[in-house]
Amino acid sequence: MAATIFDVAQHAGVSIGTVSRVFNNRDRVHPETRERVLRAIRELNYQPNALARGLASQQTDTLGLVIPQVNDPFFFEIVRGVEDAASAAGYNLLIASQPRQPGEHSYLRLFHRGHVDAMVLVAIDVLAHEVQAIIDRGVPIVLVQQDVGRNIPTFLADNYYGARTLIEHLVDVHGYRRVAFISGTDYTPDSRERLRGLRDVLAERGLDLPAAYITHGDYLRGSGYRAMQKLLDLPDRPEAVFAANDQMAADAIIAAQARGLCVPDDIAVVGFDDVPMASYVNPPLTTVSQPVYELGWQAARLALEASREDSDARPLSPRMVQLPTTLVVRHSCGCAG
Amino acid sequence: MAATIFDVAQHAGVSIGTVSRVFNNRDRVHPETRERVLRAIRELNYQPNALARGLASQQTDTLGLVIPQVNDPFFFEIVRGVEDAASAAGYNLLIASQPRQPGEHSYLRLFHRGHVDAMVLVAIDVLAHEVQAIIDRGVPIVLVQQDVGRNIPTFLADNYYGARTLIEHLVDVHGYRRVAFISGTDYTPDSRERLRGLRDVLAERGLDLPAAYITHGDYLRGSGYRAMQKLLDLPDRPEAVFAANDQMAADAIIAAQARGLCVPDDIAVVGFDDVPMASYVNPPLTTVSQPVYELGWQAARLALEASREDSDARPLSPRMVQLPTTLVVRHSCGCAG
DNA sequence: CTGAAAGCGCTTACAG
DNA sequence: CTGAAAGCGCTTACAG
Repeated sequence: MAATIFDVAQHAGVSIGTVSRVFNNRDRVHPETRERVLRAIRELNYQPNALARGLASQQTDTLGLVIPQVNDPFFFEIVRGVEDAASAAGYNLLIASQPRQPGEHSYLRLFHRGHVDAMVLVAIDVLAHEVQAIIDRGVPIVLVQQDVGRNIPTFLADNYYGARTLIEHLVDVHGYRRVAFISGTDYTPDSRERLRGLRDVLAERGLDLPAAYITHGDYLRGSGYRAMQKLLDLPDRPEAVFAANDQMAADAIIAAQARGLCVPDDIAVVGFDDVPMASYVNPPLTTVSQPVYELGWQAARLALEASREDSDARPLSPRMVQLPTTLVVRHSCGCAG
Repeated sequence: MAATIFDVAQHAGVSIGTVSRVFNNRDRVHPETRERVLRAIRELNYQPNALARGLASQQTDTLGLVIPQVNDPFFFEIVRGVEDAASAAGYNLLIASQPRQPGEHSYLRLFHRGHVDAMVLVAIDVLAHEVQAIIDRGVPIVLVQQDVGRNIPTFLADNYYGARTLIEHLVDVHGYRRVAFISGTDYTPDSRERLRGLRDVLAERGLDLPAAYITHGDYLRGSGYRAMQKLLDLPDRPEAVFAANDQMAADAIIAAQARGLCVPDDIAVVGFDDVPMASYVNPPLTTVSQPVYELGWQAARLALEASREDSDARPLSPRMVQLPTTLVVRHSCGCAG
């Protein structure tokens, strides 16, 4: 159906080797021959078959990306960063999302098979040895927002620092002393790091963080509402609540308002992520902006770079990179509208 | 590095043909031989090379997806639908997003090259003849949210009906007579269809739609604010404003509030899409929910199905499918909180 | 500067 | 039931 390299060669009266050389701009080719080949390519609208090319050259010019199933605008930004880095380097992007069935890690096998030159795994609940198995096959892997604690390059937002800045604002600027926490999924390090930031800032100022002030959410819609209800039932109600992401913060605000409380006058609420929704919530959320696009971009760059090195002489890439976060002050913390 | 079919064959003491038969479950194979081969596959952790397989079988088990560059939660849902359909069918998903430079349609060429068995194009500003060129090479294409007016299968949300339901609610339930419009990108049919819905409902009731009531936005952040300002400057201010998507509706509300107006008491505002943000806006948005996930899912199914048919005897697939929308009534229309 | 040929790792008629 | 071999469409030493 589509023209092959043989058709072009015949049409131009040369061998397929010459066509390949012209197309890939390698070796010297007589200008006149080149012209003839280029014309044939144009006339037949020749596009080399990517599979044949990949098989012959042992390189696919494709980057693999695995993201969680969750529909989070957050991940979409990462995808954009990865996509931009890939296409800037002339690479394709093969995407898979984590299947719902845990354990059914077929998406990893999918990438075993010579389909990609490198991979980026975003916040995926992977097993370290599975990742290692792929690396051992010569496919470099870079992790984003998930550290499996092996010698695998990892890109993270600086959750600890971000949380610190946020809590320092609550405590030092607004003078709140009783600050509570709504956690995200507890198995991911980001939630733990954010809690650590809260804990340390309070401790440094001699403030207490009672166990009852630490409630558990899962980052998803609904969980912030329930957690907030528990906090509001407490005899010693907190003055401010730090939700581990914006979605839960938005739900927490609604829970407070449902009880007739005013945010931030009766109780302040802050979030994390600065998703698009954050500025439309009422009151607009004070939160922490993560370098999401940048995370994807840099991770992809490193993965691509690693795939281009000689597998023997691969230089040492950074084990972990933390990108800085930014405090975004709006009104839910108590700052003036 | 990774084991090939030759390694497995040697290890099991058979020919590569037999290994292939066992792996793909085709033809009869002696149970004992099969056992031996399976053991070898297990022991060597064999994964067939996808490129070689694709080249030999002329089928890649990969679906291509092209989406716009815009970061819209909307598109993410479509991607999820497509992804689910693909992985349910055992297909990979190759994603590209439209480059910023218009005209630089490299993403289409990317898919020419035998990398995918079928393609789904979402709301992409493609040229009909480019799409046709790919189809002519034997790669079926399905369009989502964009109708190029050729004989190419297209999936759309029923924008016209959705807008009608919304406007009927404004006019018949709330009794508004002066309803204005903030358009999306004018070159996409969805914005035009939504306007048509507005126009028809008003006309059927003998209500006027002055030219000044039709303002222009681009679906993106900021444009709703500016359009709303124009509407509020009008001597004969509208009682209700229909923004062609939720993002612009949210911005329109903020523009009204910045003038000291109360939404919906002084002026009602409604949107379209029902993005996650819609329920957190103040007041919560009355809007129209689109079957976004479903759109992606069904489009992918059709594309995959088409790729499996004999290219000669391909049966007639539907030219256009409109999926129904749902009215979501919240408070920005004037309904009670 | 260019051609002939091996090879990438599979699938699939074709024999037997 | 199984093996030998052609073929998928390229790249890339190797000669010349």
